[in-house]
Amino acid sequence: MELRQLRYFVAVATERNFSRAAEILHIAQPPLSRQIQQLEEELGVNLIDRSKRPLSLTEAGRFFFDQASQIMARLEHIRDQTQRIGKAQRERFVIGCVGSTLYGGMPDLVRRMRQRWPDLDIEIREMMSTEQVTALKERRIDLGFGRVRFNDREVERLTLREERLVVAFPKSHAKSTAKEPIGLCELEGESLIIYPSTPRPSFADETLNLLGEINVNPGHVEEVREIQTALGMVAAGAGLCIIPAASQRQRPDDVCYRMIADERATSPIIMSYRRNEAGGRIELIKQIIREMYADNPPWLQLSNVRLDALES
Amino acid sequence: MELRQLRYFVAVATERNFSRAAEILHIAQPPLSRQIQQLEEELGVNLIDRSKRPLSLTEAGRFFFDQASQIMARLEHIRDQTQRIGKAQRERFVIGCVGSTLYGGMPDLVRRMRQRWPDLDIEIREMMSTEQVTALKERRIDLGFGRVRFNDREVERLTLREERLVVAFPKSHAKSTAKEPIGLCELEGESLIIYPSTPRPSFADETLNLLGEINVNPGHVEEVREIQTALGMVAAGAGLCIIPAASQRQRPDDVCYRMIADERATSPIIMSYRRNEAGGRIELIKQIIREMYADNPPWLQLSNVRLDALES
DNA sequence: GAAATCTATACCTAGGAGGTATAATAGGAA
DNA sequence: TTCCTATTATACCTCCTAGGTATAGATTTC
Repeated sequence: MELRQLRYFVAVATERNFSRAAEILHIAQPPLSRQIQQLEEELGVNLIDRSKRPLSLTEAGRFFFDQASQIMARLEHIRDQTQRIGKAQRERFVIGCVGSTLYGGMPDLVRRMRQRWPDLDIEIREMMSTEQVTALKERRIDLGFGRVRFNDREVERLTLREERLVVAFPKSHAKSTAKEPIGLCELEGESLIIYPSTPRPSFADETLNLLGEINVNPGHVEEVREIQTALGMVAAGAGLCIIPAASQRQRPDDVCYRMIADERATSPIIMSYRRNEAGGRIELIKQIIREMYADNPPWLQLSNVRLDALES
Repeated sequence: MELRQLRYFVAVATERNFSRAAEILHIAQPPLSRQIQQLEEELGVNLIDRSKRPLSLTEAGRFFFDQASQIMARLEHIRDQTQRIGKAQRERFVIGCVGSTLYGGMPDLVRRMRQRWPDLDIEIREMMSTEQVTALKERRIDLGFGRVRFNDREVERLTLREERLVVAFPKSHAKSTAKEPIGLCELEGESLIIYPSTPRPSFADETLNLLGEINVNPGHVEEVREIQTALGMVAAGAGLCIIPAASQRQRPDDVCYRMIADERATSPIIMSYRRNEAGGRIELIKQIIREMYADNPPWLQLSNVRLDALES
């Protein structure tokens, strides 16, 4: 698959006419036909229905067209951005984090970092905990905030706090109205929705481990890709879902939340970074986080803080 | 820019060594060097700092590496998906919608559509109102739900309802505690945050028009890309923001909402589709929407319904 | 400072992208 | 149907350029 083929296919799909597309691309029509043929051959799928005029796209072609257009627009953007960064020569600092931290301390941390280092371009990129390890090693990010423990020689990790977990109930559920914390054993036999489905290991596995350790068997278990989908399914009555406490700010209208009684039912917030990193900005960031925790912000309410980890 | 160059650059960036990368790519080292040089030349930016070993990436290179890796992974995914769709030969129906409709009737509509047409693959794609027009014409989507009125010969549009607007206040704001609706004139001189910044025209312009028509001048006006950012800035005390009523389910903890008193302060929900579309699924979808509105669901509470539009 | 390791330059070869001419096919008019 | 037009596919040729080899130049290490 070559970019040229994407470019050509988008032109043909837009024009629904090989000859006109060839004109626009400033090439002759036969090479254009051949490139499209090669693309279809490589994919093993017909993208264009040539049996009648004007041409139409097959379902696969329609999908490919949509995606190819997006890719091309994105590449255009990447080129511009790269040039801009190359010219500006400003230092960049990229933070990778799981979505739930955006409901916690992330926004404030970034705000404080921007204040401290006005000349630093700080970027946030949402990614799963496991992705953060490779992203750190490949230097795509400089700092990660995740929820899954892992070990890697090149990456140092630090548990900042343990966040309490809550159960999400559909409004219609019998147990949804009670206000007091719920025992994990009450989940026996309930349909459960877990996330994310990929990549493993993930928070989905932590959820299953949590129940497995105390021998509670949920009924039907369904895996979905992300928390939004999971809560949507809870709202639709498809089952219950266990999430970190801070995430219960989502969908307050159609989902009820109850804290889990067991104090050990927690999920950690883990900060990770490259070992032996030059520059030493990491130590200063730890200092900033210590200050933040000392202010006792609202998102910290439902956590067992482990500030000791920062005292190194 | 060619895909080959991205592939090569990712290999070099990962290995931090041209010779080893060349081995992995099964090519000789000199052609690899040349391809990277050409890439850098086209971008007009140095991506790799060659002045010392082991090689390191420049800031621009680091950014490009990150993006290029993502593009390649995405292309892989697109190839698989295209093949899967090509083999399955199932019909697809793609809906484009602005984010706020996901807090309204969209989820239920899709649920009902899946029920009605079990063999149809229904997909949802978030996109701005203006993007929907070109996406419809290029057949990337089959149905759009947006908020901005536009005219296009090939696209038919239908206003489903007019949703009331609310003002988002930071918790600290003097006017945030009152429960009764607020008059638009009270916004005189207040800092305002509007969204989305691109593409124009958008809800951001509607907001400004609304105030302009009654001669109310906000103080400082800031444009941000999306509603999440806008509400984040409201929470941080940077100003007020006008949003559709259904979106006030977001961030209930750190943002206060007050309905706007003026009954004409509304934003429409507009359904759009290709004129003269064969298949006639659109008429059946209108029927489904009529049924949904008849059930008077919670997200409909704050709207002036215009069911008459559906009676055609 | 010499050896080792690695990248850049010079030059050559061949695979394939693009061009031209033309055959095959679809769609419309009589 | 049959002819005519518009459009795409096939055959074949040319030439650009990606990739190969040899080697010079640069950087690191001992």
